[in-house]
Amino acid sequence: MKLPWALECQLQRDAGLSFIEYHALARLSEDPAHTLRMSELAMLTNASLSRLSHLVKRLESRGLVRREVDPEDGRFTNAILTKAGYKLLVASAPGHVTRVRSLVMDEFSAAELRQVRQLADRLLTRIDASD
Amino acid sequence: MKLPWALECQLQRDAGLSFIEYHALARLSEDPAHTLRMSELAMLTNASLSRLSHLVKRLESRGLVRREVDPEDGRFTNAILTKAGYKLLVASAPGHVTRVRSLVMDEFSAAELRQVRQLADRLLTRIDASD
DNA sequence: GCGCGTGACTTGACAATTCAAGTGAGACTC
DNA sequence: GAGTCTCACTTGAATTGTCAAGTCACGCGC
Repeated sequence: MKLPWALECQLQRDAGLSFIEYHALARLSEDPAHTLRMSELAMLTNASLSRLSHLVKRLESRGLVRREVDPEDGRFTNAILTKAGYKLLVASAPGHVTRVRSLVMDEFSAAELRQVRQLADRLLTRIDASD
Repeated sequence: MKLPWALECQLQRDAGLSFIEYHALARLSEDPAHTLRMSELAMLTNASLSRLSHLVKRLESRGLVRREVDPEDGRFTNAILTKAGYKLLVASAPGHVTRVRSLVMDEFSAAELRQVRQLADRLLTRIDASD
């Protein structure tokens, strides 16, 4: 409960972004076209479609993202990272990464990190299987 | 991110309580007098005082908790678990415990659980130290 | 015993989230 | 080709959380 909160604080203070906003931008930036379907982005950020819709609307009003109906199939909506959104992400990523390092990576050895990851993966698998 | 959410769902569905509401009731029930200061309860539930104040007001309006000014010192407010609150907690605890077991405890061996705990403690210590 | 500061809440306005309906595009059926 | 289904969102209202003031009780110095 405390780790996400600690990261929230850092991001809010230094970049004016919430954790989920940051990750939405980050996920978009990882796509070659800086573009993802709303539903896919919702999956990737663990958000409901409704939550993402509101969130993207806010990001859009701040000029960080824009939306376009998929020209191939009018049922889909694409969220697209704008230049400004990309710039903000690039500007705020180092601070965020530093914070993650200092809170998590630096505490554990490489072997311990592998352990953490393995344990967490098992937990995640179990949770996902339990719906 | 997913574990708290999975627990939320179970509690909301089976007991009509959010995770934090459940834990507030649980913490109160652990005290011999079923009573805690607002500030102490806020600490124990990792909530801000403001959040707890709103939350307890809602619980109070549902008759699960009541508030009394500390007779010893008028600056403190005590939150007190009511009979109804205790009954609800007792009724919903087994389902919650079962869920926690099936998602977490059952996945890991005793030795692994000790490891998880040790790793998590180190993480928590580091986070708490970083304010 | 009168101000003054501090600490423990409480409150109200605002922002974010959820929930339940609504919309609208394509697929499928006949 | 008209009707129906499903899926991918979108929207609006109600709930919940946060932030910035406010309130109110006690302790302390003078």
